[in-house]
Amino acid sequence: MAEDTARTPEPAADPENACPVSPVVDLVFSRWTTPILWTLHQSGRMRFVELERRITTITPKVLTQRLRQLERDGLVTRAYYAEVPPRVEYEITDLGRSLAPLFAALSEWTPNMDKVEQARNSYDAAQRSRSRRA
Amino acid sequence: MAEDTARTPEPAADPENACPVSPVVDLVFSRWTTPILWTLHQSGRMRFVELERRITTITPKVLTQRLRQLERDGLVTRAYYAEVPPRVEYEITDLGRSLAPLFAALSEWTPNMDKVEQARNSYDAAQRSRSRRA
DNA sequence: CCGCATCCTATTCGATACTG
DNA sequence: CAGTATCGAATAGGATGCGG
Repeated sequence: MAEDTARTPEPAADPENACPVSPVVDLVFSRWTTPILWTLHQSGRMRFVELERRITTITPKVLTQRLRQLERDGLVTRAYYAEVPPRVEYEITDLGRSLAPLFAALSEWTPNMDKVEQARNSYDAAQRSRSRRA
Repeated sequence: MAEDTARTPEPAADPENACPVSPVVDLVFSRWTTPILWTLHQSGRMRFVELERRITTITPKVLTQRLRQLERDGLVTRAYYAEVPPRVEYEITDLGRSLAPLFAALSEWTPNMDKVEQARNSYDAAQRSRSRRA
């Protein structure tokens, strides 16, 4: 049996009690899924190597894992062509495309990262001066 | 020194090349941050124990870690009152509140979890029949 | 080309016990 | 009450090598 299945982590329905959107978060924002969905959403149908090239730092193993998971969750489809050499193409599904408003909201918030950066600098500066006093 | 700092993981700016929203994802959707922000957003200013009670399965250690991180990122504020017993209150900032549209988009997508559930069942069923054939 | 298997490491998380 | 310190367990992720 494989080391990892295609299953999403399933945090035992834990944080759900305080936060009804946690299942969606686990689905869409577990590690690497966002870049994958984003790329397939922007650039359309694409083969394995192409995805690998675009998401430069991902390893093939992890890319396979995430793609299987996304396939199981119905967010992408996998098409296998038994040619030589073999070809596999991935494409985002309608369900995956329905995440577009979510991604748009995400995009619209990115300018605020500047403020986050400022907040971090302030916080770190305050921490440093506190260390000196201690 | 503490085991963990308040810093966000910083995935070496990795998936960013293929996906400009990755920094925001790391900020808002790292583990436990969504339930915390959600709770503070819904129910307002709140003390430590109260948060602990609402997010039932989180441990105080991890809750502290995440709150420090969110404070550093400028998404929540921490107010300490040197009384006996001591009191600490956390509150979401304006920057944190500006995430509201994002959370709304998330909420609106939750009905689609049914389709995800169906997709998983189909996938698992197909897997099982494939196993039998092998 | 695609991707699975195996081994191994690093990070993270939880459990527990203890302070101001 | 609001944390911190320390330890141990689980898990994700990387490296490498092989197979269809």
